[in-house]
Amino acid sequence: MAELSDSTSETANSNSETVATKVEPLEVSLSPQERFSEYLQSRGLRQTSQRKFLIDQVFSQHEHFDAEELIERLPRRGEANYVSTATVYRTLRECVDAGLLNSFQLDGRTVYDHDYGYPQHDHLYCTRCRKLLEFQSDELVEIRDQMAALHGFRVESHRMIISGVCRECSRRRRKKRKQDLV
Amino acid sequence: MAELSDSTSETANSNSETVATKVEPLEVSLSPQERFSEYLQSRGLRQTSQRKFLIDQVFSQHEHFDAEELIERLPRRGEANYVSTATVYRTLRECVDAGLLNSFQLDGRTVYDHDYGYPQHDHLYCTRCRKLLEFQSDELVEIRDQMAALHGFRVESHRMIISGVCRECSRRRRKKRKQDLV
DNA sequence: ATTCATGCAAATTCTTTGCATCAGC
DNA sequence: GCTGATGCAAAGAATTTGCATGAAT
Repeated sequence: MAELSDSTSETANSNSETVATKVEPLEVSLSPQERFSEYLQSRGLRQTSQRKFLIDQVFSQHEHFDAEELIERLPRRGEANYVSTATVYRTLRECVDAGLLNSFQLDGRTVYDHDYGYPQHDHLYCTRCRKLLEFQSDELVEIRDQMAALHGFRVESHRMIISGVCRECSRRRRKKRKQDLV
Repeated sequence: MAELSDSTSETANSNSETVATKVEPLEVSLSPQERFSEYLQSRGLRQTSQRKFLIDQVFSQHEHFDAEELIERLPRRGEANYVSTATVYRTLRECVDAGLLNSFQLDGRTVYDHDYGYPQHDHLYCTRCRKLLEFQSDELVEIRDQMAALHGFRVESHRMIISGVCRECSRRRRKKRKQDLV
């Protein structure tokens, strides 16, 4: 349903201070696969072919997805490497526990986001094409901590989503309006 | 399920700059009821006893709630002023359209928040007691606009939720730990 | 009179669970 | 071999929808 996220760099626009414009992979010592192994071992859980396969799939591309989308691109029942829906849901949850994925709710569905190997970031959500874009802001985190402190809150995490219309959709719309006038 | 929100003022804590500590009602010329009437009229929709009753209920206290909680405190089937689940859901949606309520997803449920008559604000969510606290930050809005501009986004709205542990729950926990040591 | 709104129950959607069987360790 | 993991189907939870009836304009 939702489209791939576009983490292409967007250089200076109207506003160009010292703000990060990209969310680039971090240097990490362990692969997601290895990291997951450690997690499993630490809890006495098992290394199964399904889990390995799913981690591979999930980290094969840096994009946001929901359970449905993941299942769609997985082998069907009867095919090699088939994994049942139940196991997909169970494994996604484990990925979140393991710190590999982050999850949040959007339009009623649960969206997953690579956590391991990527810096903390937030999202711009286009309500027209449903694309999710990432952004980073240290200032945002400062404000978060300030607000939390003010209310005696110990921060565990935060989630910010800016909804609106992306550049492409605005262009498309403008173009369409022009055409309509002709 | 979720508790009432506590919009009690929290004055200067560790961090006291010029930050708002309260989310107070705004002056509005129309009551929610009147505002909803206008919305209905403008769309040729009807003024029904169920709708009136629901608006009264929804605005009788400033708190966050979900459909289930609302339905729970409404008259049961057979009693006076009974409103069916379907109508509750339909009306909540209309309230959002009408700009009376805001809705967002939290822990899989849809939470509603008074929009009309209250200033824009964001939330602190206690993962222990599930309480929602409000905060306001103009700086946050500035950063939002800056980030949006940077990506060529036209902002429609945003949603920020800071999750963590509230003061009361921290206290409770600390107390419990002390007791455990005795 | 029209047409929209309501109540009801059934349908949806997304996700979780119970349980028999299977497979890591 | 023990115990956790999987697949399956069935159950759940939250919300929506189809439709006949009732009510607002």
